[in-house]
Amino acid sequence: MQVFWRKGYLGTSLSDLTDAMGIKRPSLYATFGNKESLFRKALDRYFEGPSAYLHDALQEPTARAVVERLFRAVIDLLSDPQTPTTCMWVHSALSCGDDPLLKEFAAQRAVAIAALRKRFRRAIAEGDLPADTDAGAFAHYVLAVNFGLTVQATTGAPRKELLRIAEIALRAWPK
Amino acid sequence: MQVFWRKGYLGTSLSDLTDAMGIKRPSLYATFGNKESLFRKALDRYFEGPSAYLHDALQEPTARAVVERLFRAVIDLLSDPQTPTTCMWVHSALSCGDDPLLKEFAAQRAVAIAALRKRFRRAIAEGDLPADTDAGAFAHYVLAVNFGLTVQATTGAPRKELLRIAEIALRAWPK
DNA sequence: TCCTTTTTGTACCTATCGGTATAGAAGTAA
DNA sequence: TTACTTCTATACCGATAGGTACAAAAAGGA
Repeated sequence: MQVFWRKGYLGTSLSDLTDAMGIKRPSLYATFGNKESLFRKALDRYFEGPSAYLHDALQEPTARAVVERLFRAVIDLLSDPQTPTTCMWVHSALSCGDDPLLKEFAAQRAVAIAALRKRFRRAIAEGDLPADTDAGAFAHYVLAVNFGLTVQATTGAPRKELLRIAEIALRAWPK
Repeated sequence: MQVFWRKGYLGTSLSDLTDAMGIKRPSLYATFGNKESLFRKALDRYFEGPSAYLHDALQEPTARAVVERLFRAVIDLLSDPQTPTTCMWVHSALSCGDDPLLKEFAAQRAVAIAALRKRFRRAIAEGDLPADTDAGAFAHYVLAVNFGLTVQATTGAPRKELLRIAEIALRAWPK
């Protein structure tokens, strides 16, 4: 996971992976199938570990708290010196070539959108967001800001700049 | 340019390039140097052509018009059926591996930020934006939305969704 | 026309890519 | 010990990566 995260899908070679794991190539194939299926397993771990902040943030009591925690969590992750300065999902989605992985990235994006939309609809029902809020569009916006922060960080933006971006992004709050 | 745009830097092979150009490999090397320097030239063309909308948008008379036109232009580009559904710069920046290109992407991002910041400072001086606006932070935000739209489009978001994202993003306008 | 310069195409280089056949090493059960 | 299974390591596969040497061909100048 660390290797794919740091180097992207195309940028990661079999030798990179076996070196990092300290195993030989046949062991890798016996255990994980091929590069593509190993990547899938690594991405699952990413979702359950470093990227679990999305699911966690949805548990917050208000929509505002959900989004604030989401932005803060992604910025914490992007500026963690222990991990690559990028999002493994974004990094991989843009470096997977013509692979069949492309369709899966689209599906995973749709899952994230659906989870956010559902949470915002609940907020509307609870009077937490205005009744005329477009939950789907706002979900897309929140995810887009998340992606924007990622590309900014990947190309060198420091933590302080990311925090200010998130602060401004919150001003687009439905009212 | 078309090939690098569609396939990213790592995803593009020498054969992809020579096939697309209808020339043989030695001609490519004689004319463009190596893959990396050809990519630089292609990226220059991208900035002067498809991506010139940034520079063009800065000419608008008000800050609001600048940003509205910027968002509209990037969405038009991303949803143009004649061209790849992504931004060549973002696509390449996230699929360039450990290449020395990485530093250049950071520098190019800084150039875009600086141009936007300068334009917003002018707007502040003209009373077009509130005096306490943080021009640098807002420039970062605008570029982040641009990036966010790009990743959304690359992973399958249709034009209509992009337009709604931009609409919401404009609500964060300084006031 | 002849010669020179430039361009082009064939063929090849080494390194590495993702992926695998196969045999030795190590552990288990009787 | 014996027989069997599981794991690991060496060595290799064809394909392709980025990059070049070199000769044929074409173009230009006198």
